[in-house]
Amino acid sequence: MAKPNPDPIQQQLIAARRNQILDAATQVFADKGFARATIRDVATTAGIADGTIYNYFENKTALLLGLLNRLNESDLRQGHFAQSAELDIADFVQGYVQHRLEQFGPDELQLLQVVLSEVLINRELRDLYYQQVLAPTFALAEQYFEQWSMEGKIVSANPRMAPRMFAGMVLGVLILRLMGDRYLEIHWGDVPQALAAQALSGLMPPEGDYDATDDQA
Amino acid sequence: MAKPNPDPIQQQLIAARRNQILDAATQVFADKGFARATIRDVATTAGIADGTIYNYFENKTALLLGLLNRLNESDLRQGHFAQSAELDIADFVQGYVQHRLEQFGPDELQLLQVVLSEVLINRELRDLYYQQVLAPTFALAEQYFEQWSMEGKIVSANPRMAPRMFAGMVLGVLILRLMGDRYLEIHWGDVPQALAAQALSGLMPPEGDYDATDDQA
Amino acid sequence: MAKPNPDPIQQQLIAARRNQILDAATQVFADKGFARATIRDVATTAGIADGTIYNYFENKTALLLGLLNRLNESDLRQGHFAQSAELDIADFVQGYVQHRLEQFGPDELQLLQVVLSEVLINRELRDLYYQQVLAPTFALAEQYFEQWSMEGKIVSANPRMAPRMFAGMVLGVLILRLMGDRYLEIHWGDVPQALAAQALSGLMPPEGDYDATDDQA
Amino acid sequence: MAKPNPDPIQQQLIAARRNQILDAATQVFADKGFARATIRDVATTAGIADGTIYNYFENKTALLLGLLNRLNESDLRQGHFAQSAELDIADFVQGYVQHRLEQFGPDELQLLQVVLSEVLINRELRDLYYQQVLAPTFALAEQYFEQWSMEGKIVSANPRMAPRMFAGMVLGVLILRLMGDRYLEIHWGDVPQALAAQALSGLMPPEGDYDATDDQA
DNA sequence: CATGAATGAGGATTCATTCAT
DNA sequence: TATGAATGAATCCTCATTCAT
Repeated sequence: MAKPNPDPIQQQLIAARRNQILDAATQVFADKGFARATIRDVATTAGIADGTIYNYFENKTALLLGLLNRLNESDLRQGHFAQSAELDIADFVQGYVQHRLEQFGPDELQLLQVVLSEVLINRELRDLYYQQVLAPTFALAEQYFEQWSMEGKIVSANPRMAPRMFAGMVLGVLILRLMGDRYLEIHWGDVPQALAAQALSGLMPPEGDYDATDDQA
Repeated sequence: MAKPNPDPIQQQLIAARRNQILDAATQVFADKGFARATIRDVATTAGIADGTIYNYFENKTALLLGLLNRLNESDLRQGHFAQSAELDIADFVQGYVQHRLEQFGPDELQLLQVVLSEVLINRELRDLYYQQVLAPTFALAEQYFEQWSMEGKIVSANPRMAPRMFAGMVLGVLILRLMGDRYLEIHWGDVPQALAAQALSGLMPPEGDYDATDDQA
Repeated sequence: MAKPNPDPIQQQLIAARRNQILDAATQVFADKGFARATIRDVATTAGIADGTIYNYFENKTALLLGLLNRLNESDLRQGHFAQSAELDIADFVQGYVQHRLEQFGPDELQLLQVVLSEVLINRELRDLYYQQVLAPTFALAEQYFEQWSMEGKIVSANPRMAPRMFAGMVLGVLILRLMGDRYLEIHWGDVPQALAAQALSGLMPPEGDYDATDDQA
Repeated sequence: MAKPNPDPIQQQLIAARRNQILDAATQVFADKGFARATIRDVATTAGIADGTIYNYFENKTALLLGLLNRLNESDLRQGHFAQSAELDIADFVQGYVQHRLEQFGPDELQLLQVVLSEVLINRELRDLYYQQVLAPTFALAEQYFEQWSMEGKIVSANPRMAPRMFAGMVLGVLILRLMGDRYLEIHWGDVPQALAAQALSGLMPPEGDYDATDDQA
């Protein structure tokens, strides 16, 4: 109530402990799901006592929000959209997808797994996730698509639908992988390029002087 | 467990009661998630007593399996892939996507929501779902893609990757809708065509004589 | 939510079970105090399972409120004040005190013990108790004292202070007994008369030169 | 436990800290009750760290005993009984009651509240309190009443019952005030005299055969 | 001495499941 | 078959207490 604890070392210790706990929570929740996982599971995995968790998180739900925030930050950390709207679109999309998927290492996949599972059945969390992650992403993407569309760089008819299909594609493939598809797991390295190609094929105008525009129009 | 009860009327009554319970379970699980939902919730929603559920389902988990089967049947019911591999591919894809998405009315969306949420964090269920639903679908699709590819009808380099990206796209857009995206909700009617177009653009060979195979390699 | 359960037999069973639980709660709470007593203590004492208590009481606090109500009813059950304001005052006071104290058998003493202990440190319960028990009692008593005072039947100067000192006397002696005073415990039978005499002596006008020592003997 | 620390300044510091803690404990316990109050509550109120309390008190129960002792000392501090048994009884009683009640400022009321609440449900504490406070008081009082009675100064037949009724009266009125009676709170200044008068009326012999009935009637 | 993070035993409460009616 | 009261295992969370700093 009084001391905002400006001690930077304390701050770091606290942050470290919180991360330690969230790491454990990610593992445990991904394995058993949020509801079936017990605080004891998390504590044991983190190598601490049950009660200690409550020195760092209000309650079990706060752990989930902590994971949501992690996913959030992980998403924001690669806000490459803003970076380069002037690049060649093909390069941009390719780079973006590549980046986006590379971001999902094993840890982030687990994060997504946990959060997604809960988001699907928890309205509160869903709203939070949508407002914090999806809505801003779509809003930004719509701007770019609109601009590109106006500049004639892409032919996609609908600048609001396109980002959703694009995002859906990425999300869907991630989920198929999470659902245990062996092929995707093994060939995960090929996925970015394939995704980018698929996305681009729907966006790009036919290249060059051949007259095949009618296959889209 | 003892009497096989061959009475057809009894059978129907039992099936009806089971459906009544599964309907309630779908609603309740979709609202609160499987773990947070209680048997009492389901019973109350179904308008019966708690104990009655146990006359029709072994335990709570059996309800979930019941829902998985429903989703299964719902999937199989439209096994249109087999039907018409000789159609024009564009028509076929369009028809397939259309069918596939139309199948997901509000009830099926809830089913998907529940099952997906659990599948993400329940290895057992995940394996079941994968083996019962995804694997057969992919296996079949791979055959067709291979055939089409060999016949030169499509240019997609990889007949194993393509169905996964295709399925991912459909699944991803469904999930975005489940996550509360207003645009998709409102323009749900436009989604099938957009999806089909996007999918086709990546599959169809350029209709001109330019060599576009390299955008996949 | 739907059935108000008008079944009278059910009602009786429910009431009986509630009483069984409240009986146990009285004992346990009186022995260890509300906070130190566990639900398991109560359940064990009542000879039922822990969870069963929650079929009859919302939570632990509701048990306390149940006891408060019991004390309430026990108080109201002997609303003899109203009955006979026209009696000879001496008879009336004597009768009242007698009645009041006789009402406190072992069970009621325990009730008082528990409720009083909590009332002293629980504002909410205190307000409830004051409004439900004390305030009405005082309000009624004040009327009588006022009337008697106007009729010249008593000399007590203050019709608002008098009932409080009267009630305080009764309450105080009860508490001294609860605190383990052996003398009061052994001579509890003499208390009503002594109390009545003490009370009357402060109320009654001196009756001239009669020898009043014997009303103590 | 090892060094008796004869340093008088240290002693004072320790005493001061103990008092600081007991002050906090009084407030907190009065507000939430002993069991519901946490060591952290007390520490925070005292403006110190949790652990520090354990440098001055063995455990939480020791805090309660500390408060009991305080009440004890507060009681003993005004051992006026001994002082003046030869005064006029009326003066003495009046003085005693006055003193007794004036002793209960807000702090002492809180003390009483806490201790009383616990004493009612804690046999150990109850015995302690009875033996340390009530029993000696009664023993002393009984002597005086006996003496007065033998000297004919009072008519109360029973020198053992009388002090208990007397003490009960005082205690009871204090408790009614603690229970939130507004009238007593506001007119607390009038209470001593009223109490004394009530007490005296039961003790004093009729003032001879004077005929003063008409001044009331 | 003072601090407050860590501990883990303990307790209120929930809920899947059983079974007598 | 339907019911719903009873059960008690399981779990979240609190908090007195310890102890390294």
